[in-house]
Amino acid sequence: MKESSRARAAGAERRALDRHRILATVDSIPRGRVATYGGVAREAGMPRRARLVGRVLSELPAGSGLPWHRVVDWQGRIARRGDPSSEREQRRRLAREGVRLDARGRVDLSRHGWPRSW
DNA sequence: GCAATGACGCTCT
DNA sequence: CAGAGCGCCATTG
Repeated sequence: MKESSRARAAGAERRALDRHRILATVDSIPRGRVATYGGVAREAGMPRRARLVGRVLSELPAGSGLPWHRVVDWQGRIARRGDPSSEREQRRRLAREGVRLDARGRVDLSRHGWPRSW
């Protein structure tokens, strides 16, 4: 019998749940703060899945209302992606809430980082 | 099934 | 302190 179809469906459901938890975590990042991809993954209960967070955000539809711009890489830099205009948009949104990038294009995580490490 | 790829993380030079 | 290198995870061809 087709156990593969059931397994496939279960897998899809699990992925949808993971995606939901990631988005919920991103939505909980306070205004004026930024989280790392790995940090979001960890907060969502799935450590070492930073790349999954990046994938989910890359597939995020426009106008989702989620603060996707508050997610940067572990060094506080805006992650490189296919569309540079998206990177500029992120920088713009962060600036609007008081988060500036230094000369090297990095956010001061010790000041704006979330969640609090100390 | 293996290799390539990507909004990543971390260490070593 | 910037780069290169390697690890990690999931998807795609």
